[in-house]
Amino acid sequence: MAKKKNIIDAVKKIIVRKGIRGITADEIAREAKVAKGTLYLYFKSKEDIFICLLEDFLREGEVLVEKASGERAAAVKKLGNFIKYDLKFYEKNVKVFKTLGTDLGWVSNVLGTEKRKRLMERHFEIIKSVSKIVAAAIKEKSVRKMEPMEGAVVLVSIIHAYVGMRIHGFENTPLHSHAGKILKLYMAGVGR
Amino acid sequence: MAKKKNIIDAVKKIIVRKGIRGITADEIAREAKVAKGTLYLYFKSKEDIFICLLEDFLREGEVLVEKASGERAAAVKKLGNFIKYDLKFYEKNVKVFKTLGTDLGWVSNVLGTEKRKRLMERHFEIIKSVSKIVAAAIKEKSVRKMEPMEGAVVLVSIIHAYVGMRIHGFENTPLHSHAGKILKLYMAGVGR
Amino acid sequence: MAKKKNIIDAVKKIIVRKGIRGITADEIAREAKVAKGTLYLYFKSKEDIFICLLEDFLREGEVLVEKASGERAAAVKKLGNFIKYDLKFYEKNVKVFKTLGTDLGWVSNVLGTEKRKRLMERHFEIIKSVSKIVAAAIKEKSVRKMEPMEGAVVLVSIIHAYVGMRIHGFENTPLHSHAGKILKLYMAGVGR
Amino acid sequence: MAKKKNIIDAVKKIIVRKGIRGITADEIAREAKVAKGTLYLYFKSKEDIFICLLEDFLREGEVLVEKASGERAAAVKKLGNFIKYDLKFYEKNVKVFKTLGTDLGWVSNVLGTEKRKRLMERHFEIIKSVSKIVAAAIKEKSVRKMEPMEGAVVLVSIIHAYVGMRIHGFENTPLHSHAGKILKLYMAGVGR
DNA sequence: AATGAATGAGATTTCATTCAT
DNA sequence: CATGAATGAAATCTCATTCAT
Repeated sequence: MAKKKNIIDAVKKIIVRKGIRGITADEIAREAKVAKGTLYLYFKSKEDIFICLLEDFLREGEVLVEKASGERAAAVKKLGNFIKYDLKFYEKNVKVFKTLGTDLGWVSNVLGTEKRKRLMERHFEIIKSVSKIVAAAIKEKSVRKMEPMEGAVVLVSIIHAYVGMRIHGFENTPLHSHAGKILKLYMAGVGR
Repeated sequence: MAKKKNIIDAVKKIIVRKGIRGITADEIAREAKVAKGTLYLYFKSKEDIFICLLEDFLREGEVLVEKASGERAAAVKKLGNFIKYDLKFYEKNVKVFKTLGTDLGWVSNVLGTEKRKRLMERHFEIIKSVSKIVAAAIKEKSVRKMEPMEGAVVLVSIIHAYVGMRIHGFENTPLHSHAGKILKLYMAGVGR
Repeated sequence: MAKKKNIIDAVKKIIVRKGIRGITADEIAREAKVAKGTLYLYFKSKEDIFICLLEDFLREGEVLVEKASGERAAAVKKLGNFIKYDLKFYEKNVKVFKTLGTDLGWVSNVLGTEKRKRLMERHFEIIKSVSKIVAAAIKEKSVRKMEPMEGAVVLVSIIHAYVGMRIHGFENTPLHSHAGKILKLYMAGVGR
Repeated sequence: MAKKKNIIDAVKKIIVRKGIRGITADEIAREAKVAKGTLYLYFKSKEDIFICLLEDFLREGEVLVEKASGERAAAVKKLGNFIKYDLKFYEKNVKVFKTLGTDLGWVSNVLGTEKRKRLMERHFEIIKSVSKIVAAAIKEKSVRKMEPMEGAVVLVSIIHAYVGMRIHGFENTPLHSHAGKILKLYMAGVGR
């Protein structure tokens, strides 16, 4: 449904412009060029709009990790690709994440506790998928023995570190150009 | 002023109980056992209460990085200590961060854009302080040549990774018991 | 817009009943039989409602002085007619003015200083229009040489004197029956 | 009691500065350099302060009309003196009346209806006193036969007309310099 | 399906007044 | 007498949601 997308896009634009706080139904309707009542034809509530927006991002995340997992390659190569895909995803939405923050789990602070939990869990699922690649890498002996989930969380955090630098303007080069460096950092650390 | 602390503490308790969203002035007053009007005797607005709360955390962060910096030791040792202090800080407030998230910058999503900027900047200052230790480590040749800020952001992200695991219940051991592991991870990565 | 008028009328009724002080938004909404929120659909603020009410009166005043000015007659005749029209205006709204007072400028004491200034100025414009008729009367030699504005202010004050008497119950006859007397008083004073 | 006067004076200063609307107890206490609680040692309520302020003015008015009445002179002479005294009174307090308006009766719009009535009545008493002089003037045949109260109200209105011009800056000469003109206007009107 | 006027619960904030010190 | 921290009732205004058209 095109209208639904219009509305979500309108919210994104508003978020880019003024952050997520204090967005009103009026504002969304105006930006989406629909009547206020129309919002409620496509969404149960205003909160529901935010949830859909976040779920869209989560879906993209799921797709991207599946893509990396599904490839026929060494686990380390898969990790490298995941990094690249993830960075591309963030780069594409950099303006939104600039006001939203990178950690979809925490973003949901603006939501009620119940809804939030559901989003958080979905978010963990993605990390769990990453952990499976890590587990494979351990099996392949390219990564040392460790709790795979731990390895996944650390990897995602390092990626977020670079997204954060990009977002806050420490870095202006496109994010995915850092993919190789991130993988190396992850594998070998900062020591010499 | 004791009342001021009471109020901040009341807010923390409420955050632990139900997250930061939808906290009302009534609720804070009730929890702090003061009249609603009293809130406005000590704070300019409800938002101001949140800001003070976050600033308290930032202040703790500043202190802790200064402490690590100020020690007479090798830079790598200082980094290790910073990790330890930071983990202790998060451990102490683990319940609050459970609903608040670790990244104080983004938490401020609930605030107006202006105030938020100020908090974010203060947050960066802390990372900048960490970057100075990293720079020292580079000079001491224990860390390879790299942008020190980059090294600092990555370190902080890895710490957050562990805090996140603790918060979400993947891990139940006290956070600072991971300090050594984190330093090792940071220095040598996950590879074998 | 009918609702807007309803609201203004509701305020008038309340003013008649209990004066202008301490009128609440709740009260207006109840009297106008609309929801409280509806007030803010038609007016920016509660103060804005009062301003509109006063502006309505000012508009009536403007119309009435224009009417007198525009007539084809000797200036003194025009002054007589202005007196008559003005008295009719006050008579029509006598209940409201009973609690509001006659001097719209001062009524605005209940408003913020900025808005008040604008209303005052508009009020002066009306007197300025009267002064033009006085100037014409001076030219026609029916009024002796004097500052026309002075003549206008005095005339308006005398009119207010009679409105005041009517309002306070010294006088119960309809105001406009005094028109001739007022003109005579204005022209010839109280001496013999 | 000196404190009481301090407080009243503080209110006057505030009125001069920002009008009568929105004056808070805090503000009065600050301006009077006493604690907020002290206000309630000398006045029953905030409203009571305003009432005292207005009553002070009324008292001055009473005194001044008594003075004029009590003089040994022709009634017309007494009226002239009343005009002069009244103008001096307004001149002395011109800054306050600039924001308060001249008609003490209406000023009390900011007060509750009961208190207001009492002030209004006291205000009428003054006019009644003037009317006695007018009555005398009628007896002395210097004023034509008329309802003395009517004559008094008209006189007072004309005085107010000049005060108004002074207040609004049409006139900058001291008010009492107009006394003669006003008497003449009152006695002989504006006609030639 | 779409609209947008109307709603009213509920949130924030103010401020006159009290009272323990 | 004097203070000023604390109170809490009450006021303004917002905004998600509904529903008749």
